[in-house]
Amino acid sequence: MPYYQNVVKNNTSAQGYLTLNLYCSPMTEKPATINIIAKKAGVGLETIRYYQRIGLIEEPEKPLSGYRVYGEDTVARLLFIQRAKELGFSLAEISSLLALGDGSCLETKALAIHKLDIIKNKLHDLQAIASTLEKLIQSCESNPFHHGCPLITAISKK
Amino acid sequence: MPYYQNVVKNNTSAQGYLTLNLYCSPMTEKPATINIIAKKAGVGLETIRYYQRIGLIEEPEKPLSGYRVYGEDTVARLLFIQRAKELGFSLAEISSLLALGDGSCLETKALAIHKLDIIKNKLHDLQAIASTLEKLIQSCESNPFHHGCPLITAISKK
DNA sequence: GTAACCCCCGTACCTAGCTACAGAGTCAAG
DNA sequence: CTTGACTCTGTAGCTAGGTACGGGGGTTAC
Repeated sequence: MPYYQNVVKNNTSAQGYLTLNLYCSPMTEKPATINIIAKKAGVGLETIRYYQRIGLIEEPEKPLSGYRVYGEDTVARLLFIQRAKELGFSLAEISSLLALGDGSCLETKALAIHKLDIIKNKLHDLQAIASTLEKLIQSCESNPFHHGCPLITAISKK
Repeated sequence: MPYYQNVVKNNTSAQGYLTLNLYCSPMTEKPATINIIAKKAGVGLETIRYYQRIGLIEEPEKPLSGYRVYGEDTVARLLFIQRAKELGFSLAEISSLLALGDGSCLETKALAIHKLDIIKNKLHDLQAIASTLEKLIQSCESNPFHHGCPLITAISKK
């Protein structure tokens, strides 16, 4: 018996096979094995195993003699990890960012404020680079033979 | 004979010993050896040598049987590299960013536009994380026992 | 002039973050 | 029930980006 793949469009949740359970459903349309979620998230499956080893993502229970099944939440988490990495966060930092969302607010509020501070600094620097690049591009348009545009000064001063 | 250190305040340029040459002077108050600029830039001197080896920063000419002398521009470049690294750029990417400022605009305009695009994406993601963190902190304030705040959804969707 | 630094060059080593592979087990289509 | 694609576990190897070190020499303070 085949799974009813793609029957429920734009929805990753389905309890049993065809139940429309948009919110809080722990099941996916089709038992998603590691390779399937790896492709969905655009990472290698060895990477997923690595993240499990270091505790960045949870390893689902292994059914006695069978393959592990993953939920959509794992895909979302993997996507988050990729984007956060591109923003210069280490896996350890990403782990603590994710813990902010998982844990009790009371115990992590101070940490969240601290993280926000770091992120605002990054935002500031990125904006400075972006506006310098914009000026650079504009000055190229007005004077295509211009030579030597200072990018460094945009963010190098503390 | 000692160098007139700190005689010229807030100014890193001095041609000869006491000449006030605020702009475009290639000399520093005191011959800045590798260790001095390493400290100024807050990096290890081994790091500077490494950057020289991979061509990220230029190695000054070695005076016959003497120590290399570095300019303030090297410090600025090093600071830029540090900040850009924190923003998730690899050394190769930083190298090409810096080349944008060094090279002819004509030949690098397209590259600049491309980089700007990448940076704007990063900006977007960072802003999403920042605003989610802000909401997280606010909801903690209104309900300190709240549990489980979704950070992932902020940026995980393409 | 000599002890205490500092620089140079080369090479070896280290951590983070994957990536590959071997060997054995599992699943499902035909 | 066989075959081929997939999974599991464990371990080894790889790249980027440094970091440490050792031997040889230069420089400076005393």
